[in-house]
Amino acid sequence: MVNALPYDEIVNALTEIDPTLIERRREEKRDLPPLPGAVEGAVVTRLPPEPSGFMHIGHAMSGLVNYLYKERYRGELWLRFEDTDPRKAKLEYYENFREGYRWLGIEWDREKNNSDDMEVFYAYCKRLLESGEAYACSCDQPTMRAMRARGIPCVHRSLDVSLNLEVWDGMLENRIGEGEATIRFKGDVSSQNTALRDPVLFRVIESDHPITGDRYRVWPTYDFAVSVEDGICGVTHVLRTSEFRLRDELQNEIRRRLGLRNPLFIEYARFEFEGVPVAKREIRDLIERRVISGWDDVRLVTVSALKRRGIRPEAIKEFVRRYVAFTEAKKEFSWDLLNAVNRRVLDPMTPRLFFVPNPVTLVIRNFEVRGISIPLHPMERLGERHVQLGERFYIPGDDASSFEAGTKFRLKYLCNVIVDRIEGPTVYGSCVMEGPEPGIRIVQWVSEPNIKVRVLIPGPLFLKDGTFNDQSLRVVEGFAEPYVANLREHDTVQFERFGYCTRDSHENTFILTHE
RNA sequence: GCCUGGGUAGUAUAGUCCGGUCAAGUAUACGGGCCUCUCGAGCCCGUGACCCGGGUUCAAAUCCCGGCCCAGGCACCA
Repeated sequence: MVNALPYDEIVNALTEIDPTLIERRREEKRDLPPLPGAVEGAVVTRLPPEPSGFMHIGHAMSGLVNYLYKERYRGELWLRFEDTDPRKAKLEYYENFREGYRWLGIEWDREKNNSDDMEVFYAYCKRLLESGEAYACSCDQPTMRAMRARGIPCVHRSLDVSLNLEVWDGMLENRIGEGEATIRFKGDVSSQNTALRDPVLFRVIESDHPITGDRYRVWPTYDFAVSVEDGICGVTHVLRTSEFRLRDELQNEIRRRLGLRNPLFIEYARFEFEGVPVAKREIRDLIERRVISGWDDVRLVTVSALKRRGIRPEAIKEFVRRYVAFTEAKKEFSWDLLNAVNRRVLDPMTPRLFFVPNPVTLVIRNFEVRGISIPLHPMERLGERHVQLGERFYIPGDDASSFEAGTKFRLKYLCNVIVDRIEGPTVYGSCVMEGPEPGIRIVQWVSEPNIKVRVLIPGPLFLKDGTFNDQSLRVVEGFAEPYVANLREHDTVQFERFGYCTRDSHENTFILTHE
């Protein structure tokens, strides 16, 4: 009774009874915590994707975090492609990220590629070489690795500046080939932090780059490129996952020597989802073994897969606000959380339609109505659809299996039906033109004409114990009302008593978004 | 193996810096109820957690020590 009152009245009534109750009940509006050291109008964040694979939900969430903060503090956001490994960067991935960010509603203010700034990197490198803070090294890879592991310097470390510059020029002028020399940072060879043990800053890679082609062969490594770029872009806050933790010190030191300003780092554990691999390598392997269909397989959490599945960008944004925290504890989100947020987004804007899974034929003896109009949504004004009624009806097999002669049930919005008899797979009944009775089972139905559709039901690819889930993609077939022909790819509807479903690229295929 | 970080209900978290107001809050999930011509939404009620062991203290989720477990790093990848 009380619940039937408008919300305001409930609040008023409760306030009279006990004002503290309201305070306790009020839902905490969770949002991202304030950014340390943030100054209104002076926050600069960045999106630093490596264009070497498809964008997934981890990129999406990290991207949203950077975007949301720049919005909150009215700052600036960079989109900067970290493309300094020409062997890994591929043109198609640049656009895949741009598209993904756009789809999420992320607006960036400036864009560049690290590969645009090669001359800048070279200039900064020369400065380090001249001041003796970097040196040319011709150790082969295994040797360097072993010495770094043991924390001992190599002979090249103490060579003359002029010699270093000579090698550097040799690298730039193609006289030194791949693997023959590198430029190393003069750090601290015996530091506990292995990143500081004279890491490589530049190496020769004889491979074309998707953007610069064969113009450059001396490429900066990640640490150098990112340090310089974050410095010259004026980045104030670096929000990234914690695999970079041990590099903070190195990157700050590089910038310090170059006279560039250091940002503040906020690092957090990767965003993972239960039962779904995120590692490119693992996904590629599943694709090659034909376990999944591709990068947009609906069981995956790539942005294209989420889109296919019917996860709305607004939902991902809200999800980030509500559930992301910058803890370094391992996190593995459950689909329940994302689904719940997505459902709230979908609910008011999603048409309700009838889909009958595993249909059973229903023949009604005394039925004469030839058509009916049904609202597309129970509360919202989404309009209505007209449904033609033919000779036969179809109802879900699950419902029919519990019927027997004499059972009374209701065809939603239409009429009540009393089962006369069941013959094999067909139910025969008589209709009673009356309204719904309390407690009666209400069943969705489809008549003729109708459209045969199949619904893919994605589940976790891997079970808790790590084994492959052979039920990870189930298929349900049935009949849907003709209205589904109006739907386009990525349109989501709610099939009543079944779940929210999103139309896939093929017109008769839907994907179960969630219940 | 060596270095870093972590461990609050099934999940994600608040609280931990500055010990008491925390017999631990929120969301989701789950159970029950109300409402509804959906098994959806909404509303109400309920179940459910401070990794373990010591110590300090009048008092510890919060501080100290030890253990266990988890994640990340240890590339001429990012």
